[in-house]
Amino acid sequence: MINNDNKIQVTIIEDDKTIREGFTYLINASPKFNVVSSYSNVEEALGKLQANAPQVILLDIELPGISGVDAIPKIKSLLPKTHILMLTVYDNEELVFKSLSNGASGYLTKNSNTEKITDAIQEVIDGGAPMSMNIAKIVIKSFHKNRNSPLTKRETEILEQVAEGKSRSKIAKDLFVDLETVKSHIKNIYSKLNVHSREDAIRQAKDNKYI
Amino acid sequence: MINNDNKIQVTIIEDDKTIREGFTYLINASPKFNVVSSYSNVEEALGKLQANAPQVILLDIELPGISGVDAIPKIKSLLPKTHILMLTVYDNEELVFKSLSNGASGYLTKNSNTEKITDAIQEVIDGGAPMSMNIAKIVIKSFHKNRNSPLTKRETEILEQVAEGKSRSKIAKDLFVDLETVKSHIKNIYSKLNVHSREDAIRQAKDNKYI
DNA sequence: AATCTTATCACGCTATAAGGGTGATTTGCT
DNA sequence: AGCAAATCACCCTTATAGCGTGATAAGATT
Repeated sequence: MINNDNKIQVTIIEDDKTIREGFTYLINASPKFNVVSSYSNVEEALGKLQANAPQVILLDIELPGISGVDAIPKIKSLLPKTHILMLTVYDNEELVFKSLSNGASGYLTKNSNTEKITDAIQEVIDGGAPMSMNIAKIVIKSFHKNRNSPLTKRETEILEQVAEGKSRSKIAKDLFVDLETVKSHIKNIYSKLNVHSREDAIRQAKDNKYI
Repeated sequence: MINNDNKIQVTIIEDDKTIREGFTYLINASPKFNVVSSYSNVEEALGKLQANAPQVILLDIELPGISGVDAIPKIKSLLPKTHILMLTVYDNEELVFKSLSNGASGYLTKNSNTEKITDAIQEVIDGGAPMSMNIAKIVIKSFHKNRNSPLTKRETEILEQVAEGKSRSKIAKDLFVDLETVKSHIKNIYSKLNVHSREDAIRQAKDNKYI
């Protein structure tokens, strides 16, 4: 019997049998990794995961029943130290960000070759965050602000503070200007963004990445 | 004379002469890239950049005078299509996120070898977002929510809406509950977070990644 | 020189929103 | 049976939000 004790233990949760078995084969072919278990759905996995206690879980982002995205917090509460790598076919922005805020550590595309798969697993083990070029691009782009904002520097500054939940008078204090000045700026902001409330101003500004 | 016309044009802005010249040498050694210009400071670069119009700029994140971070929007307004790769020595979280929101496309550590440098340049040209393992980790971690939030699901939901600038009555409408219910939840949230205002609640929650 | 933009401040007005106190009910989970 | 979570009720006071209208000074732009 081969000794798997000092290998990195991996679990796969993926409903497509071909991919599940393909990945298992490719990963087991590496001397450093061992697939301890694989499941076709989250429900079954949750019941049995603690017995395996893998260091890394490859989790399909879209699964019937409990989705991969929703499975992340459930898995994390059972195995807090386990790294979760999402398996994706195409890049769905919304699912990517939901997975991230739920606690995923990285992404692996389903058409990856052996090297990419093992590299990614090794990278999460080393504390990294492996992802495809496309995912990295989406993530980085989410930080970029719009350089064509209609708002002036001061207006942007004030709207950012509005979005932090500050009252107009608190903003005035913090910026060392009069309350009337802040009111005036906010009036101009509303007019430029064509809105009539804090809520709408914040939404507009965030949607357009003005703030 | 060597024909550089169909090579990818690169500019370097970096105050350390050794690194500037080292990178220039390494990049020029590749048949695909050509360093058209290099500057030791942003001020000089801004005046001359448009004459070169490089596709990629390697920009030191920390520079005397105008910093690399602050240079990004200025460069982008001169050359909107140019990709900016930040040069870093160590990973300063704040500078990383500021660079990103200002429009940087990726990161390159100063101790990179030729392959990493040319790979990164090629990757931004291809629309990607190259970065070191550490930077990727920092970026991904910034999305992760705290799984030990003292707030219940409903409380988290409501606080998220408060952070969107919604009034209590708007939240009540959107959640199909009574205003009194929302007030009650917010009271509980304030009590759990030990705060007495929207502003403080939002700050607390964001700092601890409860929302 | 004339104009525009930006940031600043003033005053008046009305509705409501925010924060706090205290307490009750119901549902679901353990 | 007990507890946490979510719901709703009624009381209270002060501050806030949003709107209208207008002024002023400094800087940039044309």
